[in-house]
Amino acid sequence: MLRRVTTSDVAKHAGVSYTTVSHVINETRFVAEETRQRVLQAIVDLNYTPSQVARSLATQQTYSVGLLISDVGNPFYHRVILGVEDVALAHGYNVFLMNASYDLNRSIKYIRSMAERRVDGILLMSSSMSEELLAETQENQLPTVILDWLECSAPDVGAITFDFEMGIRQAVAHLIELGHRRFAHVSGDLKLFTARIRRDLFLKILAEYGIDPIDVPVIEGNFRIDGGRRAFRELESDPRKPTAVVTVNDMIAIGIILEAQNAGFRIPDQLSVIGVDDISLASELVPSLTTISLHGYEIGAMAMNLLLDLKGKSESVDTTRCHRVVDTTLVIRQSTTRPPD
Amino acid sequence: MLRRVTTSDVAKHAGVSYTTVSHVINETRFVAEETRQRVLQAIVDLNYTPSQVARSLATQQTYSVGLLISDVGNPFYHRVILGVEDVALAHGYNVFLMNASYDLNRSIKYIRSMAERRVDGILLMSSSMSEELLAETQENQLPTVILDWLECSAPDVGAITFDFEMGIRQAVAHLIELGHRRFAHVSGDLKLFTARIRRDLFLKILAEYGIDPIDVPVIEGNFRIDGGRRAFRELESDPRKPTAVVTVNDMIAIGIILEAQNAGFRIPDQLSVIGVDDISLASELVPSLTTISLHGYEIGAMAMNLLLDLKGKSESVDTTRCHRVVDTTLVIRQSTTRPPD
DNA sequence: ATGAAAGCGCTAACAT
DNA sequence: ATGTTAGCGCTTTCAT
Repeated sequence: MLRRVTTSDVAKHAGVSYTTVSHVINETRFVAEETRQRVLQAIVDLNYTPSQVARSLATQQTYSVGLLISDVGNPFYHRVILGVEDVALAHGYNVFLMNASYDLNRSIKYIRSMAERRVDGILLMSSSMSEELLAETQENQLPTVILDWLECSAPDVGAITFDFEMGIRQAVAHLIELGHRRFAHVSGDLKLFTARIRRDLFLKILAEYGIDPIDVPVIEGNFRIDGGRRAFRELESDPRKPTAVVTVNDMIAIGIILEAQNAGFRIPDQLSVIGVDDISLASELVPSLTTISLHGYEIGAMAMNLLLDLKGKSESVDTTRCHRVVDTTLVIRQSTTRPPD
Repeated sequence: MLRRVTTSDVAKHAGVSYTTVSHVINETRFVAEETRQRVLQAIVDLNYTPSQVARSLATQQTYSVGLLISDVGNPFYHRVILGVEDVALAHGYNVFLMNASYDLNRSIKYIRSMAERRVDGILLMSSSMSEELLAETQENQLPTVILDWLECSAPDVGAITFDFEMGIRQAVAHLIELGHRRFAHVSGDLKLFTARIRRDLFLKILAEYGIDPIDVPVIEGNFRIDGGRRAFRELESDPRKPTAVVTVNDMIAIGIILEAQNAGFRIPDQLSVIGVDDISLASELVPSLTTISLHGYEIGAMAMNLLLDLKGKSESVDTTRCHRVVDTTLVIRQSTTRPPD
């Protein structure tokens, strides 16, 4: 492998010291215009590419972060990733991808390698194992931002959570306004904290409209299409005959929609389904589908920004700023949803 | 920010020189067992984490690669990413994610930053702009592996392509065996090289079975569900009345299936649809769906391995090994597909 | 307005 | 069996 061009080569070619080359590149002190041009020309002539590795060693900053995702296949994360990357790129950062694959050992291995790489921070987008992973990032003194888990518990730890109340409230208001009175909820795995939160919020808000939780079927879904199908069949035979169902996952929503269509329902005119997130697939199936959007892109961007902020003010232990809440909002694509007569 | 523990700290703590520490860590020369233990203990005591940055600078190897993907959202790439990551992890590599977003400038910016980071190689999974990108990686002397594009054209460039003939041949044989005689093809954008290749292969193989291309409707799809829907409607009104349709994209397949079901067809009993890749979604809609699998995981793994190989034997210009072909194979989930009577 | 020199945390000859 | 020393390619303080 041929030797890479270095600062000294450029310096020699331009007839200056390599200090000057460094200053030209980083614009870190005044250099006479004429000298500057000579250096710039030398850089072009030699096709010089500065070494971020050497720079990192000297400055103790790598301008890289680690992004741990439980599953790249989860469509919600696409936006998140994009948001992270855009902000990272804009600030000269690059991101290491770490596919946790829901595997704790793998994740820990990953975090350790990030520590060795001296990344400037870690983004944990994997709520399921956050506790152990956070312990690991703390152990390794890595600034961390956690998605959808707890509030910041320690210095150098940021957190992003969702304001589900907002989206669900809008969804309920929307459905009530359309005339719906009989609701149902298809939840996620109720062993999960987040699933219970959403269910409780939904029931609480319905109660504000005078709807008794006892009249609201709650079905636990399995986050796949067939989970949604099964949920619909349960709802169909439910004596409470809901006309509007609020779900919590795109696959579930798709399953409900497909099974309902099979059963001869017109969606959304005869059954209103509200899914979570901007599930493009479900809305291709039913273009008028209304959803609660989690704003994945904004979340990613916000997380990366928070990480940058944490770094910036790491001396001033500004614990007040480390928790940020993201809106969830109703996306009404076409407001023709009415309860059946 | 508090100073990180270094080799010297460990050396001092263990009462040895830092050379010895280095050798203990890398197992790169013999160290007396007793000394070794002392060093190991010191590492634990001080919670020492070796700096990959310093190591990279000294060894001129970063053990990191860049993965440029046109679109993380494309489900085909999930497997590819996973394959890449697994092999990378197994060899102590980490991977930088680069979301091209189909943007050439962004991609080039990314490649340059990879060059500055001195990554050991680049994986280009973005056939649409490969030409320009390859020029850029060459310019920066980065070992490169390209997915689904051309054969290796230069030293330090590897290529992975698909053997579509294999999968399509199996698909046709399968359908013929079931008794189908009237076929159709829904292609990708025929401006794309790869789309034309697949169409031609399909028609060629049908011809081998005595089926004239003129009897085979070929419809250009738009890679989305509504493209598939439209394709089905065209096929429905086609006088050639195909009983089996081979598609080239998962979304198209889903669209065809949905629209066909709408029109009262039972899939696959009344219309056989063959999609490309292991489209889990389409097969959730129709569990018995038969597909041509592209083996995304294997491709990712193979690409990463090829990159590793390129590095290894970069002196011996072993141009014969730089192009690898991946099988495409038929995945028959349930062989009940018969042409309608 | 520019240069000299030390240092970032390692690796790897070269010694002993 | 272990220590000494010279880099790797930059940044940055201190001189001039």
